[in-house]
Amino acid sequence: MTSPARRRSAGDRRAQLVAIGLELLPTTPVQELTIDEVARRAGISRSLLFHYFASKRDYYTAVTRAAADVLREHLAPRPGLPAGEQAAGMLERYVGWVETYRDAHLSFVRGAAAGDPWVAEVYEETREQLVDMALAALELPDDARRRQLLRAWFAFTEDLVSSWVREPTMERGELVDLLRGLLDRLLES
Amino acid sequence: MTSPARRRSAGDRRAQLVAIGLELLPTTPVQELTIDEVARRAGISRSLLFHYFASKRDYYTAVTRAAADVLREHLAPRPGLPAGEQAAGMLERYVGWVETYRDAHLSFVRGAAAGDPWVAEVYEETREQLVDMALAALELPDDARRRQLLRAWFAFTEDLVSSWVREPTMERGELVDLLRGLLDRLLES
DNA sequence: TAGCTTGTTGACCGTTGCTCAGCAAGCCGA
DNA sequence: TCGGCTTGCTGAGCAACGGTCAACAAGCTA
Repeated sequence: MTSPARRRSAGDRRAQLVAIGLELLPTTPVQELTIDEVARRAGISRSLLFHYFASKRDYYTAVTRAAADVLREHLAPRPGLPAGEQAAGMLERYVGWVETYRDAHLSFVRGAAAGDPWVAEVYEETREQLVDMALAALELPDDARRRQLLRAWFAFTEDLVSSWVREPTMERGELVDLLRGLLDRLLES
Repeated sequence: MTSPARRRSAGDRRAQLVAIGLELLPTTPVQELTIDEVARRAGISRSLLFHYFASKRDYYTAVTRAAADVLREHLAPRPGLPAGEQAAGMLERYVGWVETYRDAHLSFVRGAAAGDPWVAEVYEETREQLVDMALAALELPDDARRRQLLRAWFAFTEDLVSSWVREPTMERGELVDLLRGLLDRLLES
């Protein structure tokens, strides 16, 4: 019935499938993304998807990891800026990110973090990397306690910025200052 | 093949099924809980479960709501204590709760919050109620900004306490003081 | 005992994740 | 041009799961 798909190189096909997943992520909770739908959009048979990804889980983690890569790259310190301003820049970019991709971001954070434990693992992993980046930007030593506080601060920030975008109860600058002040206070001890 | 189940009143049966769900929650992410398994444990056929709950989703939300009820009841202010100490008591009980039911709590928070949007709704709802309780205990007026900050503080607390239980990087008292201090500072403005 | 209510079941269906044998497109050496 | 190799790709088919439906039967009441 359906005409066979155009033949592609393995790398191309894989990339295409991940790209489709990324495209669907903002509108669909990860776990509601069916293999059928993805295959249909790619114009290939389900079987082919399983040729590239061992399981649905495998595919999900690949997509989630790709999403995490985009975020991480966006937040990464900009070389050339003085070290002292790196942290401020990251915070600024994070707020901007959530402002721009609110739904997509929530889909990633909430959708990915739960559901499948494997996918959650990718999320945790990304978070640890963000903690690393932040500690480096702040030029602070890396001990267990600081990491904990920083992770919790991320949770605070994630939550506050998301709800602030939905209902701005303060000036943007005030929000950033509040987050920055909180971070300084938590880490000074 | 299987002998028919003992006949029960509608209320009993419903309660039993929800209880089984609560029992399974700590060890199983909500969405991996299959109807088959629940029915098997209850010693009934799948069909009967669908007689009491319109859909799997419906059953999940019922279980999640039951879990939320238990938490809310545990945190609720103890009548008789002076108003000023209510907030401290709630915080204390929250830390104790996570210490005791760590896995179950994480299953609820992470598992429930994500995955199914309907289940997430129950979680949000519970959170709003906790915010209400906290504002009342603190005897603070209820405005949008304060609610936002309080919700974010909950996210911070949830995250920090969970990771602190896993790896205690400070004294218990220090943890509670830190959380309390942070809350005061956030809400004083 | 007849009859009503309602707790309960098994047979059945569509979807979805996943497997497997095999087709065919493109490339290569002769 | 032909044969053969690699490998992208498909369709049939299976098991598990969510969900439906007609019908059975336990227990109450007249």
